[in-house]
Amino acid sequence: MKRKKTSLKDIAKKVGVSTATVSYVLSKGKESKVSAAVSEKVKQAAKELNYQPNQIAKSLKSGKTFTIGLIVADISNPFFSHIARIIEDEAAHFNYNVIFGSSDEKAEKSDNLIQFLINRQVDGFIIAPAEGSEKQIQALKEQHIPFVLIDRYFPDISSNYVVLNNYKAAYDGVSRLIKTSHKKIGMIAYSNSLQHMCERVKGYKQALLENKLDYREKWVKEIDFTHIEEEMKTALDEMLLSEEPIDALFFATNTLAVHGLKYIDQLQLKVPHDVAIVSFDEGEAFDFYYCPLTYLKQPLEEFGKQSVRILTAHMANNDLDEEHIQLDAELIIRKSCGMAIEENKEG
Amino acid sequence: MKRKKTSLKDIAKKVGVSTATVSYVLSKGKESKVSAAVSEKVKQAAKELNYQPNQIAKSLKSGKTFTIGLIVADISNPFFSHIARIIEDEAAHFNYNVIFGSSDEKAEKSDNLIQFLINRQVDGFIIAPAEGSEKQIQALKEQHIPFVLIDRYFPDISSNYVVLNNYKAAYDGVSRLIKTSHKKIGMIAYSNSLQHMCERVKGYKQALLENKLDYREKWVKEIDFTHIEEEMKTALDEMLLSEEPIDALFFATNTLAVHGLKYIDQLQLKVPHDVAIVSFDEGEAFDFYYCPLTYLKQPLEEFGKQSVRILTAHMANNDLDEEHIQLDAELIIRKSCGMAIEENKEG
DNA sequence: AATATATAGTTAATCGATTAAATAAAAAAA
DNA sequence: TTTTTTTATTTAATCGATTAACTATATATT
Repeated sequence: MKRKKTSLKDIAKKVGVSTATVSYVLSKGKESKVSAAVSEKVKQAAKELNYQPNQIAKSLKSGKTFTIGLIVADISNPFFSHIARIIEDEAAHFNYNVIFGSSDEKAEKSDNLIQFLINRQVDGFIIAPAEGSEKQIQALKEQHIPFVLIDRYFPDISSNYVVLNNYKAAYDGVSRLIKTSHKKIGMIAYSNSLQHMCERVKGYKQALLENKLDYREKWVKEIDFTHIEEEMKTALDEMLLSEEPIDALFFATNTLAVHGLKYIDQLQLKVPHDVAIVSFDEGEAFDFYYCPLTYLKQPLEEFGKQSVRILTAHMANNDLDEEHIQLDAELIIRKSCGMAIEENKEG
Repeated sequence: MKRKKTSLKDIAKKVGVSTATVSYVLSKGKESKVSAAVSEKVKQAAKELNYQPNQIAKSLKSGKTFTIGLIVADISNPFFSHIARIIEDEAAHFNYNVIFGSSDEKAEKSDNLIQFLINRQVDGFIIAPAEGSEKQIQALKEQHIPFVLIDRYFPDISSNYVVLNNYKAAYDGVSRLIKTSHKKIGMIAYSNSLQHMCERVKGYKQALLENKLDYREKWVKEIDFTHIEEEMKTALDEMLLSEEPIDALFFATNTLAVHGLKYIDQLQLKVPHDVAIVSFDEGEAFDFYYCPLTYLKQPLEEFGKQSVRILTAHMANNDLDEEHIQLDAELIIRKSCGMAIEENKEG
C-alpha cells in the first residue's frame, strides 16, 4: 500500500493553521505577511513531513504544466536523439520538462500524439512535422497553442520554425562534387513531399544547371523509407550498373548514405574512384568508412537552442511575432568526394 | 489570447444538465443510467464543442497520470535512445506516456530529475541508475513508487531490474579473443564502480584465468567518461607502445571502442593483425570499419519490453513479487578478432 | 478616547473531472 | 389508491494548491 504523500493540509493540521497560511509561507516566502514564528513552524513541519508540492494540482490551478511536447520522427534516430538531448538541457534552464513522442513519419500517429499531449496540457510543442500533418499544425495555430517546427516546415502555413537552408546545403554539397570533376552525379532522396526534401533536390538540380551538367530524371531516385533496403538496391543498380554509370552520388540523409554505402561495398565499387560520395548529416559510421565521408553538418545545437528559446518566449507571450530561422549547414570535406584539380596540383 | 478549452461545464450548460450527467455519459457510456435522449444530446454537444478531457484534472482526482519517468545517462547515446524508443512504443500499448531525463551519470542530476518527476506525479520509473544513486533508489522503494532498473542495478538493494549478464558477456567476448590465439589481452572500461562495469571486468579476468593467461593490472585501463579522449590516448599508448605490447583489446562499451579505434588508426596499427578487437554493443560505425568489429550485441528490444511489462504490472498491483531479469548478449563474430585455428584450417 | 491603519491569519472559491449519496419522478406492486 | 421499487438526474464533496476577499487583533495617529 502506497503511503500517501504529505499535502498542505497535513502541514496545516500539524502546525494548527489554515492551508492558506501554509501555502503563503511555502510559495511566497518573505513577501508573505505571515509572522516569523508561524512561518518557521510551517517550514519546520514541511521538512519533517518531507513535503513535496503536487505539481498536478498546481498545474490544474495555474493552467501551466511546465512541460514541452517534443514530436520527432523517431527518437532512436541519432539526428533526433541528439536534438532531443539539447532541447532537454535547454528546456531545463527554463524549468521545463520534455515529453516526447515518435511519429514514425506518419501523420496519423503524429495527430494522436499531439492530441494526447494537448490533453495532458503541455504548454507548447516542438515538432518535426510528418508529411501530411498540415491540418494538425493548422489546428494548433487555431487553438493558439504555442509551437515551433524544426527540421521541416510548411511554406503555406505561417508559423515559428527553425530549419536548415536545405537548398543551399544541397547546392554546396553537389557543387563540391562538380568541383572535384564529376560529371554524372546521381542523388538519392526519400520519396517525401516535405519541403526540406524538395529543397534538397532543388539544390542538387540548381548546382547541375549552373555548371551546365546534364540533369537526368533517372539519376534522382526517391526511396520510400519503409523499404530502404530493397529500393536502395534497385536504385543503385540502375544508376551504377547501367550502360552509362554515374560517377558521383549525393545522399540526402545519413540513413540513406549508410544503406547506400553498404550496398556499394557489396558491389565492390570503390569510393571515391568508382563513385564519389557526399552525404547529408554526420554519423560515427562516416568517420570509420575506409574513405571518410564528405558531409553536410547540420547545426544541431543551434536547432535545439533556438527552438527552445523561441518556444519559451512564445509561451510567455502569445502575441510575439513569429520567428522564421534558416540555418546553414557546414560542408565537411574529406576524401569521399575526391580532390579538386587545384588541390591536386598543390598536393 | 488563448481560447479556453471546453470543459464538462460548457457541455453541461449547453445541454442544460449537470456536469455529473455529462461526465457519466462521456466516461461511463452504456453502463451509465443516463437516458438515451440526454446521452445523445451530450455526445452531440461534446462533438460540436470539440471537447477534450483535461487529463490534469483527471490525474488530480484519480492520482494516476499514466506517465512513466525514464531516466537514462544520456538520451543522445544510441544505446539509450534505442531503448527509449522501444519503451515509448511498449508504453503506448498500455496507454502510458514517457517523460525522459538524462542524468549524465551524475547522481545529483538524477536525484533532481527523480524529484521533479515525482512532483509531476509520474506513476512509475524506468531507470538506468547513475553511480552513487543508491539512496535515491532506496527512497523510491520507501515511498512505494514502482520502478524498474535497467542496464545496471544495485546488488545491495532488492528491486526489479532488467540487466545483461555482463559477466558472461565479457567472458564470452574475451574467450573469443583467446580462441583466436591471443595471449596478451587488454581491456578498456569506464572508471565506474557500478556493478555492470565491474562484472565486465570480472568476466574478462575469469576468461584469462581459466585459460591460464597472464592477468596484469596495467592491461586493464579504466577511463573517466568525462575525459575519454585524453585518457584513451594515455591508456592505449601504455598498452600498445610498451616493451611488451598487447595483441588484443576488449572494449567495455561502444563509445570506448569508437574513441579507441580512432586512436588506433592514428597510431597506424592494423586490426586484427596488430591488435585484435572485441567490443560491447553494436554501432553503425562498427559495420563500416575496414575490419568489421566483433561485438557483443545486447538484446535492447528485450530490455525495453521487459522493463515496461514489469513496470506496468507493478503499477497495477504494488504487491507483486520483484522480478530480476538477466539477459544474455549475443557474440557477433566478424573479422576484428582474427580467426580461430580450426576456422583457419577449414578455410 | 476615538479612529485609522497595519498586521496576521482565515474563509471560501477556483481549476476540471469524478462519484457517492441524495432526490425527484416515473413505473410497478400491493 | 397507496406503497415500493426503479430510473434518471442533481448535489456536493473530493483531489491539492492558490489567492482574492474578509475578519479579527494589535498598533499608531489625532
